[in-house]
Order: sequence, then structure tokens, then C-alpha cells
Amino acid sequence: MTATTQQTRHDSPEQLLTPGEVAALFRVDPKTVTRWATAGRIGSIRTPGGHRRFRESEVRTLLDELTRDAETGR
Amino acid sequence: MTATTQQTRHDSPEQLLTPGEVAALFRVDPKTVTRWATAGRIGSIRTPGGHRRFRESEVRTLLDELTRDAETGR
DNA sequence: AAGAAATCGGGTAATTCGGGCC
DNA sequence: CCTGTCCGAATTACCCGATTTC
Repeated sequence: MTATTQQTRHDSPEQLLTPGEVAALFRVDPKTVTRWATAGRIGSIRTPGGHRRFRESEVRTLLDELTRDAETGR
Repeated sequence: MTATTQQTRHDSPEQLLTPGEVAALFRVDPKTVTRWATAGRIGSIRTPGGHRRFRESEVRTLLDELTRDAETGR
């Protein structure tokens, strides 16, 4: 059973997302997400290989803010 | 101080993590963690059967070092 | 002693990185 | 200023069968 949550033991403090997944959530190019990270607009964690991972909670918060912004007519 | 250092369970001073657990922390494939060990980017201990185990302290340090959080300001 | 899950290997697609340009 | 796309190079993900772990 391995699909959404993979925790065999211990606990993960936070769930991480790949650039592609974040890009899909915002409907933008993965490259754009990378630029956000470079610009410091979103926190990122690097793998030893140099690839970026993003905190799901942070992404969700950002996404939620944008949604709320649109609704408020901002 | 007569029976305080006694660990009823086999709790080693160094907690060891499986490739799957390390992979979950970085949100990568367990195979990738193996590749890191082969490349010498992370220390690994082999079981008599050839499986790899990783020191939790080392993994934590590495993860913490590669974590560029949303620092100060915004 | 037997079984399910995980990790070994290798080999081949799919992502991501980085810079530069529109 | 911000985003999308093209390129080459590097990293990572999924495929298999066999072995190890618990």
C-alpha cells in the first residue's frame, strides 16, 4: 500500500511536493515555480542532487491566499 | 543512579533509518537514497545481507543543511 | 518455518536544473 | 517585471527478478 501517504515508521513533520506538482496546482510551468523559489517568494528544500522540494502546507497557504484574494475582489 | 543507564530495549545511541524512511523525508525514491550512498554523498552502514542503513543524526543534519526555509523577512 | 514487505542489482523513461531568449 | 519556451546536462522515477529482513 503505497499511494498517497508513505509512512512505514516514525513520522514526517511535513509533506513535500515536487516542482511539477506545485506547478499543476497553480497551472503554471514548473520553471515558474523554480523562479518563485529563486526569488525567495516560497521556501524550498533541496535534495543532495539539487532538485527542489516544497512544503505542502506552505503551498496550500499560498494557494489559499490567492483564492481568498480573488473572492474578495481584490 | 543504580539502574538508570539500563536500557530494557535495544536502544542504540545511534538510531538507524531504512532507505524508505530517508526517502520519505526527502520525498524521493528509495532507490535515489541508495544512489546518494553509492556516490558518497551520505554515509551508509551495510547489514550482513547487504542492505543499507543510515544514521538518523547524519540524515537530519543533511536535511537541515539543505533546508533553505523562508528565512527572515518575506 | 513460512509469508509479506522492503531492498537489493541493473536498465530505461520522465523531471528538473540552469542559462538564455522572446 | 513576469511568464513560457528551447537547449544540453544532470538527477530522479519506474520497470524487472532475486535476495534480505522481520
